[in-house]
Amino acid sequence: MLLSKSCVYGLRASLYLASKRDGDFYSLKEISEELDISFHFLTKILQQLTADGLMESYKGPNGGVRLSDKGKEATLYDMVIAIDGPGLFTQCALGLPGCGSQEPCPLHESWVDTRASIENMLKRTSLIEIAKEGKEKHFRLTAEGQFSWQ
Amino acid sequence: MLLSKSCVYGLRASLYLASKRDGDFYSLKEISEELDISFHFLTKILQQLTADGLMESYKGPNGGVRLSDKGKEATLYDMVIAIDGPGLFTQCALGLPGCGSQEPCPLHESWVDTRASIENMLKRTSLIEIAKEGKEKHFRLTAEGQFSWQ
DNA sequence: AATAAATAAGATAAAATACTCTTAAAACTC
DNA sequence: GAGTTTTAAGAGTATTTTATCTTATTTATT
Repeated sequence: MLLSKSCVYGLRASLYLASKRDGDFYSLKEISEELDISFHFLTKILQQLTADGLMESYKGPNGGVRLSDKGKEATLYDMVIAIDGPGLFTQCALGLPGCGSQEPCPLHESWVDTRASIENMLKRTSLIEIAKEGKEKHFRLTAEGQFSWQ
Repeated sequence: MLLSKSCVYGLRASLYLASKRDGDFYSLKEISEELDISFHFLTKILQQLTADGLMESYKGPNGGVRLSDKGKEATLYDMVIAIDGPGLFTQCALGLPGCGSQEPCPLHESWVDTRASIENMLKRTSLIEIAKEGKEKHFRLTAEGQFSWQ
C-alpha cells in the first residue's frame, strides 16, 4: 500500500478534526469510535502528530485533541511526512540508495514524475479545504459510512 | 514504500534476465550474487513468477530461469501484479472498502488520477525495452553498481 | 482532598513481511 | 546407477508493523 495504516488513521482523524468546530477539543474515545479505529492505536498516532506540532492535546475531563494553528494550515502531505516520513517522496522505486539523475536506475526518470504527482496530489489542498468539500458532498470517512459530517 | 521488497527484487531480477541473451537459462545463484539479493529469498519470488507463467525454470546442471514468451512481452506492471497483487491499482488511498465514484472518500477523485499515473508508468514499456535502454545508458541495477549490463 | 475523566507512556502481544535453513526432486555427467 | 548441480517446497526464524494492555500524569468536579 502507498501509505501505512498508521498514516491512513492519522489522516482520517485529521480530516475529522478539520471538519469540527474550530478550537474545541475532541476526545480520542469519540474519534476512535466514530471513525472505527482502535482507541489505543489512534492514541499513539495522534501523540506523534501532537509532538510534531500539528495537533494540540489537553488532559483531564473535557480534554482531547484539536488541530493546532499549524495543523489548520497543513495539507495531507504534512501529515504523511509527520507519520510515514519522507521516504515515499525521496526513495528510489527499486530501493537503490543514492539513486538520482547522477546514477539513475532504469525507472528513475519515470518515477521522479510519478512521485511528484503523488506529492502534488497530497500538497494540493489543506485539510480544512478537503473537509469543507467532504462536508458539502457527504464524502465517506469510514468503511460503513457511519460517520456524518453533520 | 510503494512496492514490497519481494516485488523490487522480482523486478530487478526480471530486468536482469531481460538484458541477457534470449533463451539462455541463468542460475539463481548467479542472479542473486550479481544483484546482491538473498539466494533463498529470490528463489521464492522467482518461483512465484514461474508459477505465473512469466518465467520458465529448468532443473539440474546448467539449469536456471529465463523469461517465458509471456514474460518477454511483459511490463513492470505485469510483474508487480504477479508479486504484490492488484491492490495498489484498486485500493482506496484511505483504505476504505468499496470506495469509488458511487461512495467516494475525500481523496477519491485525486487518487484515481494519481493511481492511474502510477499504473501507466509501470505499463508504459516492456521489460525488454527498459533493459535495452538500461544497457545503452548504463543504468544501475544494484546498490553498489557492481552489476554490468555487458 | 477525593474522585473521575482524559491524555501520555511503556510494556506486551499478534500479525504480516522479510529472510534462512533443510530436505526433496529433477536433470546432467561420468 | 552413483554423484553432482540445480530448482522446488516446506519449515523455521527474525524483524517490522499493527494492535492491545497497563500504569502514570494531568485536569476538572464535587
